[in-house]
Amino acid sequence: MFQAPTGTRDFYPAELNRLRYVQDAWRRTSINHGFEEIDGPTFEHLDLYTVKSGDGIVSELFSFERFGGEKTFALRPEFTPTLARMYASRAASLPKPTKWFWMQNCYRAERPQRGRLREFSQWNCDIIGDDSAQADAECIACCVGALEEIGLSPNDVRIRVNNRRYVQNMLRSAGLDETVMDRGLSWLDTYHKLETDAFVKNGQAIGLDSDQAYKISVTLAALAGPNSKWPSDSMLASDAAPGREPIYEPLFKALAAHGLREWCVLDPSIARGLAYYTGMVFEVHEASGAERAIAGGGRYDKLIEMFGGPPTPAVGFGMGDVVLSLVLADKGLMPKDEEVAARLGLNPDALVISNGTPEADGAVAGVVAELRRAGLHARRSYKTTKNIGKLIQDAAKMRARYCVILESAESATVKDMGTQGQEGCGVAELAGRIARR
RNA sequence: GUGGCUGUAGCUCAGUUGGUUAGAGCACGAGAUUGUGAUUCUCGGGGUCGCGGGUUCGAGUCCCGUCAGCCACCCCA
Repeated sequence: MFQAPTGTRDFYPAELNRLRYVQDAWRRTSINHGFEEIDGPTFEHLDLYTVKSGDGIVSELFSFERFGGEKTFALRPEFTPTLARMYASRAASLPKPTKWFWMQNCYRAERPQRGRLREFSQWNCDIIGDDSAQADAECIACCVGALEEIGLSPNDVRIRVNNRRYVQNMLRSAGLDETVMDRGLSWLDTYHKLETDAFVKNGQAIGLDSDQAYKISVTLAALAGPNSKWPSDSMLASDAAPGREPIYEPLFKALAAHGLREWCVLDPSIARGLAYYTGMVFEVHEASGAERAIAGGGRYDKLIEMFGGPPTPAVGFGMGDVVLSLVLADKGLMPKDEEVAARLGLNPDALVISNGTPEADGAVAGVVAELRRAGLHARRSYKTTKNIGKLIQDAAKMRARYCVILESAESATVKDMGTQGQEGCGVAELAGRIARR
């Protein structure tokens, strides 16, 4: 027997329905928030990915050459480079802001773990051409909208928000050299997984003196991780004080305006690993810290330019299906298989069964065909039993709206599976009787 | 890529110090009660015990390798 390749999944009907359930929430939310769906190729030139992330990325990509060809390609590990490429090539004719969403599979050649596979479904939303804090908040609002749509509450998940410019200022005033700013951000990002001593020691390794590194760890201890919360009024007031660039104040004001106050906290240790984020950054985590990050994103104002477009501000986020599904399962929020199918509109309008007489048996196929021609989802039973009770049980299990019991070639009993009421009906009137009103 | 733990039916798991033809529940299918959704009973299909070697008269059980899953590192676009 062949096995599926490492880190990939087989989707049997129940599993695929669960994926669709998640994707439906993503799509509905995107559309309600005014985003338009786009897509690009599954694979790109390898260079598209190395431009942004350097050659180090190659070992984490599935790359290949066409037999006898010269170009090297790679399966997309993410969508942002494609998006930047697509935007850059039509930038002049696109509206500002442009709001795009995308929902397809990505491929990464990493070692799989819980919450991390080599092929997964990802959802991206991006607002391009708007550098305001309102756009930042609108982006987070869409992300939260999907979480809420799928049944998660502020008790279940936390949106950890930060701004790179703020912590860059903090690092600068602590004496960090501008040339190692990237390493400084990475250092902050490791705060939550290190003991204080190790954290301070690593801070010294990038050139901070131990007092300054320790001071930063004290600041983070008060504000980050489990202690992170919505910023106090006094903190926002001092952030917006005259003579300095306000960073947190406009962001949190915009988040509040979008009704996100109970979802979001300020966590200065969130820096994100990617080099290209320039301002607001955020991550979504399960509230108690279980599982990996559910989603992450931020502002990337230089990226479009890097891909050959005009200087264009942008903000966006990505969410994968893997961790989200684990969190839903952990919390008992993934409905049962039948319920998922029903919510996807996959339950039949009618199950047609026979009363067991040869005449009715012979009429089943024709009745099913007639109902389908009328645009209804009609099924027949494939069971051989003539036990009506068992067949009705079958109808209940597939959540059919009606069970049609053929009594003869012309007449039927129609049972409403919801109300349990039933009545006689001519075969010719069945489609009209069952049609959704 | 490095290290650790685990692999028995579709799922959850039994399987004695190595000993005949590897079991149960659920799920799936058929039948019984001659027509109404959670009942009961009977029967059935399904496993090269992840795969390959080795030790042994004999391996699901012990040893080695390999593959896969999980966990930590790495990375997290």
